[in-house]
Amino acid sequence: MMDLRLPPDVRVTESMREHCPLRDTLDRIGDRWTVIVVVLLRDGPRRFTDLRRAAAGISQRMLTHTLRSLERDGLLTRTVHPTVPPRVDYELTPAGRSLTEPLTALLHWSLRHHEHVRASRASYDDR
Amino acid sequence: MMDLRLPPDVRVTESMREHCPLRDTLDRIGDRWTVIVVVLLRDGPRRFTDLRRAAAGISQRMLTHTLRSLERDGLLTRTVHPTVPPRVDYELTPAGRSLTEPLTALLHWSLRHHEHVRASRASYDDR
DNA sequence: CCGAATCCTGACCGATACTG
DNA sequence: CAGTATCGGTCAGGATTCGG
Repeated sequence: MMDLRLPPDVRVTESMREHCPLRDTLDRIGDRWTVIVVVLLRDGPRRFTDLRRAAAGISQRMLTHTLRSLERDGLLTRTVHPTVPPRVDYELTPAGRSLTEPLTALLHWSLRHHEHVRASRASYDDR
Repeated sequence: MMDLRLPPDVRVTESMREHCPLRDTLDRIGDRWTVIVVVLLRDGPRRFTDLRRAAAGISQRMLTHTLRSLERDGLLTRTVHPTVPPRVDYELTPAGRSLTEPLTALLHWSLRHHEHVRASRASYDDR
């Protein structure tokens, strides 16, 4: 596991030594769409096409992939309604909802600092 | 910009409409090592080789790249000490330090939920 | 000790076409 | 409406080597 200088009250288990939890989590949410989808679901369940519209730029394939792997990890549930036409709802589990807290914090950081980063990047590139 | 259902007190500027800040931030920190490096620097400046040891598994090339792009974005400073052998310190700027708050929240989430995710993934894969 | 330059591979992901 | 299947390009990032 990474040397993260954890506070003393964190119990480091055996499995953490082999797979750094932070590394795992970053591999988990570090793809192009996972964070977006989780944030879009933070206010309640949404349908496939609704998510597709809200996550501007995502392809059908990537939305399916993203939702599947979130379901696999127990972060959301998939509910199929046997109607015509079909209707599928996606909703965060409690674990998934708990993830929205750090991600929302990250969203707020990005809103507050995105101008500073843009400016700093531009001035760096001038040289 | 992504339809993120922002709280009404957030002012959405023109530049945000063109470049979604969350998308930008995720592109920024979504690579394999940025978050790790920022977290490793949260308690103060560290040297190159020190970081290389702490970030288990990183290559020299990627550490250099990661540090450069963080410097470019104004999130850390690079200080070269003209000694023999050379010595270079990296330290977060105030903006960089402010980023450690959401990232530390993410670290804590990963420590708390990594077992749940592992278990859920395993049971999903059994079917 | 710190870093630049090259080469190279796998996977991420978009485009497109097709189903119940 | 909500997927699945297939193909292929691009690119992050690892390995290695060389320089100050």
